Amino acid sequence: MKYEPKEIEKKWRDIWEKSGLYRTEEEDLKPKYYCLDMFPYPSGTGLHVGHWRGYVLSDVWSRYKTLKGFSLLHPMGWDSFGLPAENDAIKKGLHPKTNTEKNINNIRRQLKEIGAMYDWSREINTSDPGYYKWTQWIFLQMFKKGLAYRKKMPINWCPECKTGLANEEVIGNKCERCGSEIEKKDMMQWMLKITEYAERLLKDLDKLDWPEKVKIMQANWIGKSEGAEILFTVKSPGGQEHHLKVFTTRPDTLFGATYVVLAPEHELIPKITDKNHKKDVTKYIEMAKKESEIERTAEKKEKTGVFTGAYAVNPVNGKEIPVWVGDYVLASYGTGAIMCVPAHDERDFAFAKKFDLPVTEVISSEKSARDSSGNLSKAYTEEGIMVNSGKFDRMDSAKGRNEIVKWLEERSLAKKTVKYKLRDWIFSRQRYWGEPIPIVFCEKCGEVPVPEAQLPVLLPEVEKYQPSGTGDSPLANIPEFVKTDCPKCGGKARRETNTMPQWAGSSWYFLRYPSPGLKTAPFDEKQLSRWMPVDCYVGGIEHAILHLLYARFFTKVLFDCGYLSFDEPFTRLFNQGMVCKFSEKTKKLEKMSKSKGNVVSPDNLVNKYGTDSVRLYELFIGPPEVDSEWNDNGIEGVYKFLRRLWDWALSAWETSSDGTENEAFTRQLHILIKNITERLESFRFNTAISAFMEFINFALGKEMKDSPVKKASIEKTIILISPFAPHLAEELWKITSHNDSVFKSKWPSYDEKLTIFDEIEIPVQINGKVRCVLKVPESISEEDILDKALENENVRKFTDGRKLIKKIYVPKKIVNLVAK
RNA sequence: GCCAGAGUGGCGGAAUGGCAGACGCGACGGACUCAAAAUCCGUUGAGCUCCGGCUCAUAAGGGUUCAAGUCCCUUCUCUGGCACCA
Repeated sequence: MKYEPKEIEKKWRDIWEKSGLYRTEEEDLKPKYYCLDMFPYPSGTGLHVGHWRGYVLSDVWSRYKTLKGFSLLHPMGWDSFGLPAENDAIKKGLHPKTNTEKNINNIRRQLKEIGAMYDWSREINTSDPGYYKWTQWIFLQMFKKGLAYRKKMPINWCPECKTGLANEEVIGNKCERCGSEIEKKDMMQWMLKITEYAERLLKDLDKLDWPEKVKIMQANWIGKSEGAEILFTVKSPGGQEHHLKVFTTRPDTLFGATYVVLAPEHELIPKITDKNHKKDVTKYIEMAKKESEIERTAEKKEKTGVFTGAYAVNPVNGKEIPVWVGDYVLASYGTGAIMCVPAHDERDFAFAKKFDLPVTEVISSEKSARDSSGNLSKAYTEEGIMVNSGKFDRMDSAKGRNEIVKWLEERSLAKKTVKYKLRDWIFSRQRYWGEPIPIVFCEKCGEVPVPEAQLPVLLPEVEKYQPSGTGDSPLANIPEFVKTDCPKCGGKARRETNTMPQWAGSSWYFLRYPSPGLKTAPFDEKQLSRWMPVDCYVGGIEHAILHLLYARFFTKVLFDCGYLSFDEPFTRLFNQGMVCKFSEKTKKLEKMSKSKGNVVSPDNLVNKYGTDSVRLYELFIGPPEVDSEWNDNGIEGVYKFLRRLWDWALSAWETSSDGTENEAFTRQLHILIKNITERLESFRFNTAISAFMEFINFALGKEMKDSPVKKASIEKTIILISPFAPHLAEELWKITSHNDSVFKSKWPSYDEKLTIFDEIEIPVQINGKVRCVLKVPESISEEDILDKALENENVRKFTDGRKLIKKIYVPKKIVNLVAK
């Protein structure tokens, strides 16, 4: 019988679906395993071979875990709210709901082609009212805890998408989605206090089995820095004294502070600016406001600033130093004001050089870079010995750092402080296609949460949903939606018209799969405690910061509310590498994407070679965590392998015996079981397939000619290939007289003794170069093998007439003789 | 600039400090065929060879070691992240 993937694949997919083989077992004594794919947003373009990679990977892993005796939860759903879905709908002139449904049907069909074992009965959809009711519910819990609040904020405004974006959605001051340049716009925004969780989000990274790279990225994003707030005094023109707090991580350089710079937004500026400087300062502030962020932060931008005419007093030595305004100081970080130590900070150095401000060295080191006249040629920012620092002279800077703060703290002039770069999360969007924020504004009662019994606040079905562009959500134009009664006093009120960002629904969806249809609560606690946390989360590295940080934040909040018994959602994270291909458009190797014109559709390949071959090739292409270049040619190899495996299994079955088989074959089989098991466990899928190829090469090779093998051995082989090529394995399982599915069987075990050979080959080196290979019994003694090595003709060519200095035998590995 | 990660045949890629190049693609030679495709069998890092072997080779240079693709230092290149965060 010929291997006809097209026929058997379709057949088995239908059978699997009908029999409900991949339904998660509700009640089970087996250990649980929760394997989760990052759910896709239903784009209009469908899946390419790059998307397949992660799905194939998690499927192979899930099938393996099932065979290992785990009860498996492996669900799939749709992240269907948000900008991309809405933009796609606008482009096609369809309503987002209709368009989303269409896209979902298409992607579901494509996902099924992969032959993955999803439990489709648990499918969820973030834009379904039955789901977003609970997204709104979670928002209300945060509101009640004071974690959701409103604030007038200069937000990142994308003129193209006509919406505000979170900092995380801005890449190089451009919109992550459409690439247009971001403007600043002052608007009332809902914010989530993720900063309150900064320390826990940072600290708990330690407990996670995640790629180090992702942990580092999150840690950098949270950006913890320890330092001190130091109190300066500034005199206003009227003679009043004002306190000015600055934040620094280098209190040890305080004696070197020669000026102070305030962010243009700093509230003290109008109070302290001297008459003569008022005009310049006002002009500068206006300019700074107008300039877009990109101009302000452009690379290699010259420092700008202006003197206020005021002076601050350095608390440590009473020195009066000028107060400047400069836009290189950010209002949103620290205190919006800094003490400047040009000798030991690169930015301050550049500023001081430009405006000719004094440079005072207070950290001495041999490593300082100097020009010919002995002056610093650039800032020295590392540790050293303190100088020009009064009683702190000759102290180590690392120690002095603490000593100075201690000394100032005793005088209430400083405080040890920790700052984070992480900002609160801007949680509102001025768009239609998202979860309405469940708040009403009452003239009397102010912000009132919608009572839980009234959830969901339904997204009204409307004709016109395009963004208004004024900054208001399209919902603001729908009176039936806006006008409502205050839940508290019954008086006139209006609804919040902003919607939530796309990240909202995906921040908790993993909690919904264990009880996807539950009407009375977002999750069933019993089911949660059975399945959560997620044991293995598979997805792209592009979500390293945003999605994963938000999901962790939501989980911690719900934990604090007492709803969860765990405070980290994903125990293990696996990032599959991207699939790249040369792009004719950019003339570069790029990640597969429609815009780069370098996508490869799996359709033709599936048609020609079958799903199983494409699955294998996705894995064989390289290590799963590494990016790889797609090349259609390689698929021939895995296809040939599957066909050889098929042919071998069928013919071996025909001539099989119940009794004995070639011992060499038994050994190869046990080596195979060992290799596949170990390589699956360590996610080395590519070399697992290589090992299988070697096995089949052996099974079809000269040594095995006409030698019968045991039925049980063929069965084991079929089970071993089943996670990789499920359709082929299922068909072979059937042909070899099994009525139940191969996935109801058990992963084979191996005998360690059978993986070791009695005779082994030991290379013999002279001075590190191999001169011969000896075939010896595995248990040979050191003495015997060294004797044998020295007798060897080729070895003697190199040892005769020389003195043996050292003889090394690493048991079962190598002999090395050092001769002089 | 800072922080990660990577650099191995014509190509994708293998190698717990222990025979560098497994496995696959491609190429070449052969078998089968009227012929081609498919399939099967060989060869395939470079150079030399008295056909036994020998020399060189994992981005470049240095070091540790009996032994280095692997560990350490310096440099170069590429990819990703951050980027005036004091």
